[in-house]
Order: sequence, then structure tokens, then C-alpha cells
Amino acid sequence: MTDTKTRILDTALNLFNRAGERNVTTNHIAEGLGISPGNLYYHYRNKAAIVAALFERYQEQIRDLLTVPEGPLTWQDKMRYFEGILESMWQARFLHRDLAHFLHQDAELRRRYKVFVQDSLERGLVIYRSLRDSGLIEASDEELRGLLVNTWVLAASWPGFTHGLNPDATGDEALDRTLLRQGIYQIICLEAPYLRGEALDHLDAMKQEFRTGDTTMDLLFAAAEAPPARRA
Amino acid sequence: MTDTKTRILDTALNLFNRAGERNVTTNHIAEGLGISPGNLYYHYRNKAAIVAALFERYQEQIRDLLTVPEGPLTWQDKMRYFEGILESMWQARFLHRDLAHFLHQDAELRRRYKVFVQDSLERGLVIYRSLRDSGLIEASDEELRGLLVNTWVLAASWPGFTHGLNPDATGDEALDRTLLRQGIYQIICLEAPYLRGEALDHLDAMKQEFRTGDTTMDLLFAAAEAPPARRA
DNA sequence: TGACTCCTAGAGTAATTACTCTAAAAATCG
DNA sequence: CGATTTTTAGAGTAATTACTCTAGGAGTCA
Repeated sequence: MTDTKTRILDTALNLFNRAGERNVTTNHIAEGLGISPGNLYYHYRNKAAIVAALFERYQEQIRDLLTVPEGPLTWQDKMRYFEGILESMWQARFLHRDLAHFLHQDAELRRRYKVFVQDSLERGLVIYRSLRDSGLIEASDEELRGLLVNTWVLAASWPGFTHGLNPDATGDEALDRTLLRQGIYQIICLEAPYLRGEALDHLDAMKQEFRTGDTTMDLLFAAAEAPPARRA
Repeated sequence: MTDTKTRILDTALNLFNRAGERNVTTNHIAEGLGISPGNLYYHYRNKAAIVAALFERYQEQIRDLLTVPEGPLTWQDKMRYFEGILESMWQARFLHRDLAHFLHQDAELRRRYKVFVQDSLERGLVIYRSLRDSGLIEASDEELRGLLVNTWVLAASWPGFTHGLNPDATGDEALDRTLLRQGIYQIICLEAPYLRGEALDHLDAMKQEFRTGDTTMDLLFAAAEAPPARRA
């Protein structure tokens, strides 16, 4: 069995995602994996240390995913990476949800987070430029920067946004995946105007693949307005 | 003097924005405007009631701002409305920051929020369509929907995002305004690819007006990478 | 002035919760 | 096996904090 230290992290992550860090006590975590509170505090100095450890784990994942091998990128490559990143962000969604509070409490975390964002954006810019070199997108450096920031904020905020709209189905794995896919669709929308060549050819298919109309869009755009003309 | 009830709201809003709702006790609020805790509880049943009242006030503001008069819109008109909306979202930034928690706790709030988002997106769609009719933007209904959702999420998340990157200067009014303006810039970036006609003519000027390069972009993109070529 | 309602004060309480402490079991090692 | 270190248990504590309760001031209207 994996060691207690990482089992604590896994359990905490689950509970945090489900109920929000604020609503999960250290006793809950201990109870959640069948150990005593004292035991938990033997492994982690305090609750903040657990959060910090989860944060570290998350950062490493993202950093790895944003490390792209040499050579020209295909559009499929890029989408594959992208799904991984969104997936990681999704798995640690409680972090972004309660980020403001963590950063408010912990100056060291603040410093590290700032570096993390800067580093991620730089790596993202490298990727986008590589895509531009491959003729898959067309945009100025300035446009790329704007796009990148928007992509980042959207990706980081999407889990919290959708969870707010549909918090009833807590732990519904299928719905979760649907909402995650819709998030990818939204980011495709973000990039769509800049796509060229092969990427443009796949755009419609991509949109088709990730749009989850009936679940999410109908959640957002209620039936009140005129339907998309076709469905009638 | 304004009545105690709204003074409580104003004080609470300030403190919540500054420190996060979680870190502001009812005693803090009372102390903040020089009344007793008991007095506060005479006016509001509990802390959640204060949040709910602020939420209500915020929703009304946004709803009003998204109610656009008849007739064709100019691009300037639209930007004017937009600034107002962003401003309102900024003033109630603690709400979006801690939204997940509030929605988690209160089923009624959840219902109202969902309706609010749907209503806002519908109103936004009306505005975008009107801009399309005026020849200021060109996009399919589907593209408009995607754009709209992204705009909403970005606008709602921007305050929390920037605050996370620079939480040291709490209450620095000048910096706050700068970050708000950068948020508008980001949304311009979002819309830019769809602009046509008169809107396109003003695009560069708009970007110029709202970009706050030295403060924010340098906050995001550290000096590590090659500078934008021009500045050297 | 007197009665009545609205508003205010502030000490006090009950419950939550992060965290501590002691001691014992389990594992590791010579 | 004996000694030492690592891991576990779980009862207990101190502090925070949302909220209550009683009692008194301040307008208002007859």
C-alpha cells in the first residue's frame, strides 16, 4: 500500500474538491482514511502543510506537462498536451477555487505561485510560437500574449464556474467529465480565430468532439431565447 | 446619514473585498463601523444574510447595466457599458472569489445564481447580436455564444486572478484601477478577432488606452524571455 | 407628558476545530 | 532477541467565532 503521507494527500484532495477546503476539517481527513487525528498531525505539521504539499504536487504536474519535446508540433500533439493540463487543473480544482484565501494566508505560497504563473505563461508562449512556426496559427506576439493570459485564466476558473452552476451532482464522475470537455471547447473557441492550415481543417471536428451542447450550453443558455433555428 | 442597514453592507463589502469573507468576522464588521455586534444582528439575522443582501445588490446592478436601450449601438456605447459592468464586478469581487463556498452552503442562493448567469448571458447575446446588426462584429451565433461565455468567465475571474498575483498592496486604489483596466484589455483581446468596420478602426486606440504594460504584463511575463524586440 | 416602537449596546454562551500530548504498537536493525 | 526508531492512537485543550439575551436609550404620536 502507498505510504500514509501520500494517502493523506489523496484523501484530502478528494474531500477538498468535493466540499471545499473550508468545509473539510483535519478530523474529516483522518476519518476519511481511517486514521487518528494525531496520526495525521504526525505526518503534517498542520492543515496548511497539507494544502502546500498538494499545491507543490500540482505545480510539478503542470510544469511537466508544459515541457514540450523538441521538433515541430502537430495540432493533435498540442490538443493532447492541452487535455492533460486541463485534466490536472481539474483534479486540483479546489486549489484554484480557494486560491485567494491560501495566498492571503501564506506569503511564501504567494511568492511561489507568482513564479509558477510566470513560468507557465512563458512555457505556453514557447508552445504557441512553435505552433506559429509550424504555420498552424497566425498571430503577433502581442496577440499571443493576450490569448495566453485568457487561456490561463479561463482554464483555471472553469472548474469553479461550472461547479457553481451545478453543484448538486457532487461526485458525479460522468457529469464532471462532460463539464471538463465543455471547458476544452471554450478554449478552442478562444483559439479558433487564430488557427490556420491543418489546424483549421480540424477545427470543426474538434468543436464537434468537445461540445456537449445538451448538458452545458443548455445549462447556460436557457430555453427562453429563440432556439438555434435548426432544431425547430 | 444613510441608515445602519446599508452602512453595514458597505462596511462588510469593503472588508470582504480586502481580506476575504472567511477572514472577516461579524465582530469585525460591527467594529468597523462603530456599532455593537448585537446591533448588527438586529439588522441582519446572520452573516449569510449580509452576504445574500450584497449578492442581491450586485445582481441588480449587473441586470441594470445589461439592459440596453433601443436603437443601434456604437462601439463607444458598448465599451461604456462594458466598463460599468467590469466596475461592478470589481466592486463585488469578494463574491466571485468566494462564490463556490456561498453556493455550496445555500441552495436558494444557488438557484438564484443560476438564473442570474443565464439571464446575464441572454442579455449579453442580445447586445452582441445588436452589434452584429450594426456591422461592428462578424460572427455566427455559435461563435457569439462561445465568446460570451468566455467573456463572462474572464470578467468574473479577473479580479481574483490579479489579486492573487499581487495581494501585497491591499487597498491600493491606484493599483486596483490599473489591474481593472488590464482586465478590460484582456476582454478586448477576446473580441478583437470578430471586430469589423468602425470597431476595427478604434481597436488599436482601445488597446492602447487599456493596456497597462509596465504594471501587469511585466507582472505576468517576467523579464526572462526576450523583450518585445522594440524596447531594446 | 406618557406610551409605544424602533434602534442600540455589550456581556455572555455554545459549538466548532485546529492542534497537542502521552503512550503504546509496529517496524527496523545490531 | 533486545534496543532504537518510526508510526499510530485517541483523549483532551485552547482559541475562535457566530450568535443570543437582556436591558436601556431615542424617536414618534396621542
